[in-house]
Amino acid sequence: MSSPRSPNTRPNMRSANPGLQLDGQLCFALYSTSLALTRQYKPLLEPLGLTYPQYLALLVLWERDALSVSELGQRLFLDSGTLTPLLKRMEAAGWLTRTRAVDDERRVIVALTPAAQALRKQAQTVSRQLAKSTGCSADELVDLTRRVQQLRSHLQADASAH
Amino acid sequence: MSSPRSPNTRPNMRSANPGLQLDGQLCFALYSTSLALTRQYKPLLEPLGLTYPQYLALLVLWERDALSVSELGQRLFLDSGTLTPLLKRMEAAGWLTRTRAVDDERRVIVALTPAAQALRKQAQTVSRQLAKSTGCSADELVDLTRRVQQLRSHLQADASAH
DNA sequence: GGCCAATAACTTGTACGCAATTCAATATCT
DNA sequence: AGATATTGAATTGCGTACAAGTTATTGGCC
Repeated sequence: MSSPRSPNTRPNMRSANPGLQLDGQLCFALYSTSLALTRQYKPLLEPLGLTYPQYLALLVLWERDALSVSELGQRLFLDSGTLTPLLKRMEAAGWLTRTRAVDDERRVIVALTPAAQALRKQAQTVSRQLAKSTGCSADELVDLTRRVQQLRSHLQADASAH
Repeated sequence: MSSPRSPNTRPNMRSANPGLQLDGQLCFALYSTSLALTRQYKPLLEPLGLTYPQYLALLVLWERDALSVSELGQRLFLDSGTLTPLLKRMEAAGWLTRTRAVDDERRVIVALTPAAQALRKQAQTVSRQLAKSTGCSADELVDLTRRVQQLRSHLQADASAH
């Protein structure tokens, strides 16, 4: 038998743990739900040969093609250390091209191939299937999205304020 | 100059993209906010020598010590493929011990060391600092947490239903 | 007891995230 | 122009996530 050392500390005894419980739950809820979403996307994206972060990059580029790595990074909140290998894999898979900008050779312009453009319609199916999995109404989705975005803004403002 | 291929497709032209916009935003909002939270935790946890997932494991074990790897995984929604190397690093750092259960030698029991027990108070400070960074009231935190948890439940139910 | 399916953890390989460093190209200053 | 600082990507190293496969232990079955 494995006897717990603290038998009186149960998961729902909130008052015993001021602080450790509450924020842990919000941060953990976001963390675990984000992972659960990625898992949900996986079987839908696998037939297309895409990972979820790669799909996010496509979402951005479908809206505005021919972005530099840093511009893409600003929209995805990711840096070049993450994006460079991801984009190289997508280039190898034939989804996009990476070419140095002629006016500034430091910048690398990422542009979609016709194959990636053609993928756009199938992605809408993925989108709809996932919306169903959430079990939320459209209004709930909008409201929840707005709140989470606001939280992200707060965190970034707080982070940039040192 | 890098001329966009689709100049009419702007980020806020929602009607042009039914579906691709809306759910992409909820999933992406959760994804990017979760990463932003991890970034926020990093400078607070670094002095303690912990990563965010390691901190999550401690949160669970502070509530109920001496869990098996799979029990810990059930609470964190992570599998042994993720946890085993994480726990080995935490063992090497002196936060916990990993011992085979005497009644069932397949199970590995994870138990905190006195050092990890002593860390509990400092973690409350981390907790409070992070709650401030969110810029949310206590009520907002509770409400948002509940909604995100509910979303996670829906996703898991949907996933287990094939 | 001996066979066999199930279970728990570990291992392997791939793909992120991200800090820190490096490198090339551009901008700035004098 | 020439030295210096800045910028944009790429690289390196570490720590997750996770699927797929392996190993060791257990529980059932005969």
